[in-house]
Amino acid sequence: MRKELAKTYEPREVEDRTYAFWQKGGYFHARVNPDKKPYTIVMPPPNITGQLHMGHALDCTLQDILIRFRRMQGYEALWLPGTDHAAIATEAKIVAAMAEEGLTKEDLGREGFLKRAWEWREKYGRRINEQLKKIGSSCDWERERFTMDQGCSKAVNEVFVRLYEKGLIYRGERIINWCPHCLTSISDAEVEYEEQNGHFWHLRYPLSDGSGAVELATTRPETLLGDTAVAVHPDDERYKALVGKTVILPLMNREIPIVADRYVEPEFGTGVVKITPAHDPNDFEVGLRHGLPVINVMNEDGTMNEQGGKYKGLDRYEARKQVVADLEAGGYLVKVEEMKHNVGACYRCSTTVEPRVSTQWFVKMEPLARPAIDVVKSGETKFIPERFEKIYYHWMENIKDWCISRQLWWGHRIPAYYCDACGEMVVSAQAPERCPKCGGELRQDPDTLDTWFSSALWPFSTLGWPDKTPELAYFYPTSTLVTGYDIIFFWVARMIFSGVEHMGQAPFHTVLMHGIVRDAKGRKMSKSLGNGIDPLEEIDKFGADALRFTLATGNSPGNDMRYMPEKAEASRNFANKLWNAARFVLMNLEENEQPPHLPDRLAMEDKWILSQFNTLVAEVTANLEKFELGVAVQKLYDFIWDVFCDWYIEIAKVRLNGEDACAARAVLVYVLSGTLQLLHPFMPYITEEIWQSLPHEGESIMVTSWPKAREELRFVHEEAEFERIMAAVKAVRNRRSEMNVPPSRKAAVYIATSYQETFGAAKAVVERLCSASQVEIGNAWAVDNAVSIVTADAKIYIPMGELVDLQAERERLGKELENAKKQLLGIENKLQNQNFVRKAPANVVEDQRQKAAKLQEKISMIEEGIKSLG
RNA sequence: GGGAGCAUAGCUCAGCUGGGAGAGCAUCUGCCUUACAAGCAGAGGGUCACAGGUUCGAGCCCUGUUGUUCCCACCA
Repeated sequence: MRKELAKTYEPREVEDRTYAFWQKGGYFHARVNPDKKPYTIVMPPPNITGQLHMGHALDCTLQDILIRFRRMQGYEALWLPGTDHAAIATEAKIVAAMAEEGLTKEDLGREGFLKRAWEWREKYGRRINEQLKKIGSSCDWERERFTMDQGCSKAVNEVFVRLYEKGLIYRGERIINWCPHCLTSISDAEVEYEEQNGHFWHLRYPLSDGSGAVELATTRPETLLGDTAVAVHPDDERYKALVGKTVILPLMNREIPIVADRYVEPEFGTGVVKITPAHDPNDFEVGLRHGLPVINVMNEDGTMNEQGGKYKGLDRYEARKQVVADLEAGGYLVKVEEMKHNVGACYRCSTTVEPRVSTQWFVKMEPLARPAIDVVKSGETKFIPERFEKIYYHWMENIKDWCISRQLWWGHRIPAYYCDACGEMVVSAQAPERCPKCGGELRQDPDTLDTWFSSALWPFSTLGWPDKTPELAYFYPTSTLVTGYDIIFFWVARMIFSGVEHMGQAPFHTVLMHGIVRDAKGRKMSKSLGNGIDPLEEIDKFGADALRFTLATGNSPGNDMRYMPEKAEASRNFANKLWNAARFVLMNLEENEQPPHLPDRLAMEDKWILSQFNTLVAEVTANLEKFELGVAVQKLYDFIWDVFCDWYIEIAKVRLNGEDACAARAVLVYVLSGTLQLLHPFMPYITEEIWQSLPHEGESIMVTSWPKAREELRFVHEEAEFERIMAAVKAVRNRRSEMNVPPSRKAAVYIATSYQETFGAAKAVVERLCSASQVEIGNAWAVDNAVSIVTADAKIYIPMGELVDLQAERERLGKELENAKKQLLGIENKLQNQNFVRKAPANVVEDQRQKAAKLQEKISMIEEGIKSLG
């Protein structure tokens, strides 16, 4: 028994119930099925730091559209969900939460801290899942994963050990980026550079032999405390004689050498550079080349240490002030310049990073990058849009080793074990009992891995790797990765080289990139600005379908978009429009209406809409296959609103009272059902709700098979014929509107046309759509006091009695005549152009000829009309 | 310093492989026409940033210019 639909669509009443229905039906679950082709998407795992934002909503919407589409197309569609432990971000949040209680990490100890972290994970992980469900995500919850679950952790250890044994992971003392706030190393990719106004302090370092001084400049004077040399360019004539001499380091009274190194740009500044190997990456390299000592003057938190002499204990910026003051007092400060320079900041907490020498673990990138470049070059993996491939290549080709160790507790602990007794180091997936060399106690490396180390394995660790599971064999490589361009380096690139290295195949065929969702003013949504819009609030206001529709519409791959509530409102209106169209169809169905079988005898307008729908099927399918989701959804919108509702339903109102109401009903249901199917990936809830109330076969719209374009439903002729009717109707409406004639005021319509059969067949339709009291069709009419309207196929008269202003009518027709002549002239010019006729494709030329003929006809009709006005 | 994107109606944006530009919102006019006023029927509004070029034909391809956003590099 079908139920009545409410007058307006109420998403809140439908959504949760429908989602539960789907889950109960098990439609989201994908299994290894040799009879079907797999289509796989692994969800970019949201961080468990908090809640989903608009960017996630976009990401999920796009993925769900693709998954639902492919599922209906007959693929075994797996959308694998999960969450990311987000090491540094989550740890920072937990530490902050603890601080509110007056607790520190040390108070709790490692174990106590991890206990809290897991509790956090439980709480927020669940919340994120709830949010994903609200959006309508049809992911396979039975396969949900977490980057730190047992399986993923096993994969992490396995990868670490394999890379280590291949020599692709090593431990060493290097200069790395250090965040003095998060108290951990971070990778190059995690540093964000920002231009800041700073100072350029020019200093004088006296020569030890008292023969003078060298002038140099620095933006970070406090690092002077760790200087171990001064460098000049070897070919710099100004300083050649000084190389090999020494200078006295101001404030520290340390004698340091002047070295020659090609790193120095003679043109920049004074051509002399202070060298601080412990606190600058370039200086570190210089130091290596010249065997300079490395003096670390800072603590982990950015305060000066005992090497900093009297500045010990001062924060780096406080120390800077003091150092400058002391330099000035000592006569070492020559001048201070204003300078703009780029300062690196931690991408999580925005604290200015400090380059710092320390012992860390690294992945040797060059051997991994090369094959990862190849899989994109060969087309095994494609980026959409393509331009992101260039960005990818550039990064991969200039890649430096990846610092993967973090001085954090929340994350995968590095599987390296040290023997304090003999100094042995063991790297092993399973913790060894004792030192294999001396039998001594082993101590595991206290550090954890970069959070991206585990996410890099996501496409295969989630499918069971390193075990050879049937899932892995069936679903890997995955089909499409949907993600934002902002994490190409962090994630996409790393997944690619990991997949190639460990699986021998790139992890996905296609990378569909989307942009950032910005606010109405085009600003990035952020906490600090307070301009974030919560997708759940929008769902509450407009419904999940409306939100999804908004995010899918007008969004093209790789481009940012703005979110405006007005857009969601328009989407909500669209949902309601569809809802009401369905109500109309339903109220006209028979009690026991069966799923439609299109009758053999179809009216012109039936064939017209069926043919239009057929084209829609073909185009939407093609667009979805080409990842043109925004284009596809726009076409659906246009068809439903402008074609189905505005025309066919209006036509049906006439037909449903007639003898062939049965055919009209069949067409209504056929087209509506099919359209619902096409729209389902975009608006899953409302389409399901309506589909259930229509005559249907099957349990759920989401497991019906995707409509196919059918050759027998292509009616090119009828489409063209009905276009004539539409043009006439539009012209009449236009005229009536111009004259402010309300629909309630009916008037007769006389149509003179050579397409009498066509117009005759649509007589009742024309009558209704034109608010006509009667419609007469013939070869020619002589109607007094009538407004005349000319289309390409017909000349129409509407007797309007007193409403007709002859003078105005003449003027209007004159204008129209002029217009038509102008158009005709343009086309004729073109047709007289021999180059055009010769070189343009035949169909284009023919098209123009036909247009010219039509215009010719129209012109003579208008002229006739003017004549008849006297 | 290198690279990329964007520049289309008042606003926000579509426009697929080149054949005389579209949508939503906003504005204006007239309508409660029994699916829908979250609606219906109409209207106005665009030298598609600028200058060249290729082509029979350019919003679309090429070159340059301007504006704007972003990414990478990081000469202290």
